[in-house]
Amino acid sequence: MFSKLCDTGAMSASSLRARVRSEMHQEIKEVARRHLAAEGANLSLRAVARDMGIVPSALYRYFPGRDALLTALIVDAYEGLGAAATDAEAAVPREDLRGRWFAVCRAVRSWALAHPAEYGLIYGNPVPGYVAPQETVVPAAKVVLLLAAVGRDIPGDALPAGPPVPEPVRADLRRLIDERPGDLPEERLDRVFAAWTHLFGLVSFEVFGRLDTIIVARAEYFEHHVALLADLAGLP
Amino acid sequence: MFSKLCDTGAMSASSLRARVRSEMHQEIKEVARRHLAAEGANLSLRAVARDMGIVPSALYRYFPGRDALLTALIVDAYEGLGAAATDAEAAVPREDLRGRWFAVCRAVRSWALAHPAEYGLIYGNPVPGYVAPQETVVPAAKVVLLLAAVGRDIPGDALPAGPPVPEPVRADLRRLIDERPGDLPEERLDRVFAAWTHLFGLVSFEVFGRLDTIIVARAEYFEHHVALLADLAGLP
DNA sequence: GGTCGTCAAGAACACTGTTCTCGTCGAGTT
DNA sequence: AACTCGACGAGAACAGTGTTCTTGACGACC
Repeated sequence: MFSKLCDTGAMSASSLRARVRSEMHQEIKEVARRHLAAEGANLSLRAVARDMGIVPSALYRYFPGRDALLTALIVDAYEGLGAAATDAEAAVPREDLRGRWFAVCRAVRSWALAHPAEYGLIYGNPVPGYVAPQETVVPAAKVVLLLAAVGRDIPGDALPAGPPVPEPVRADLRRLIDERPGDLPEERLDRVFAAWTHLFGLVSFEVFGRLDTIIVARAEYFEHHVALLADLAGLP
Repeated sequence: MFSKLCDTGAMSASSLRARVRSEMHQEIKEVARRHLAAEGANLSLRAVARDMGIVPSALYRYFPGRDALLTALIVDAYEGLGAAATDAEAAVPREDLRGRWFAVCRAVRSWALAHPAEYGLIYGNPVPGYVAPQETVVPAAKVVLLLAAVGRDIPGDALPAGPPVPEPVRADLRRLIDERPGDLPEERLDRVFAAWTHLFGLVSFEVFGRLDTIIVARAEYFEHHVALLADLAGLP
């Protein structure tokens, strides 16, 4: 029988089992995260098992294989980044549009700098045979949705001048707008996408060390370019 | 004695040896590139050796180890990308600034889409223990230097309005301008950097599959955003 | 109390990067 | 022309990896 379905009589014992199992899951991921931060993307199951004082094959009771563990870490990373951005944005008064915009961008940068290995896992090289499972697409879209939400709250249709959006791109944007309940104009969504791309370009360059020898005032550099993007997206 | 120092008498034989050795180098890298494209970042020396019909230890006659082979591939990738951008830009009349700008950006995208694994090698996750050797910094800077060269050729100091560049960032930009002979204004170099960041954000998103389900008109999307950036950088 | 599922251990397999030794063969020197 | 020395490739070996299978043991349920 499935222990999840057992009734309330022996529920406490069964849920204790489930709880210790869940804690084991968490501990494995925790140790794996430490190894990821120390060693980079090539995570060793045996090393994780060694750190936990168990034998490698014991890990297979909790994860079907290395890829599954990596997937779990990837999902956690997306959710961590999404949560950081969501919390930061939620702490700003709704009418302070520029404040919300900056809060999202700063949260992404801070989280990425605090968790470089996990950031690399989700925004770096896609791993070889790995295909993103369905459960990653929702958390992965969180940041751009937050930016789009700020863009939607901007009153009016005013935007800084720029080249017209070509029709095929317009069609893509229209489709995306129709899929979601939001109703922001296509031109503004286009600018939000530009900001989204630029934001992660900025963060990736910094996290991956590409600014190391050319920009030392990284925080100011980031703030300034986020301001540039906010203007481009039509924020007041 | 060092065969490189032998005089012209036996030079032909010696250079023949050197030539076959260099060809071996090239062939190893070629096979490794194929494996990289097929398998992703985890390159197997033994698989490369198997494909070449030699024993794994024989590879160590040509490369001190796996990291050295990877480094060689990275250097080649930087140089390939840089050469593609340079050639494309050189084919445009000097006075067609916008044409040169677009040529660089399109070349980067084309090269990246044609060599996704190598692009991932240089613009994705930095590999774990690997530190970029000195020989990579010059080819790595090629693209941004090309963009800066176009920016320098723009007559006048006119730029679309935007937030002021903060002083610490200004200092970084001033230092970079002083190091190189170019003399473009700091504000413009700042916009060039914005375009550089956005360009690679755009290309990385596309190559790494992040646009897969949201934008189908990728070429038009790219062109449009490059135009947006060209405007922002002050191109006429 | 008996039965069954879960857990950890251990051994095993195939694979990896790397090092070492050992013949072989060709070019340079005397 | 004989000798020497270097480069070359093969092969074995070592340590490490992901993964699978089997074997006991222990706790929860009928």
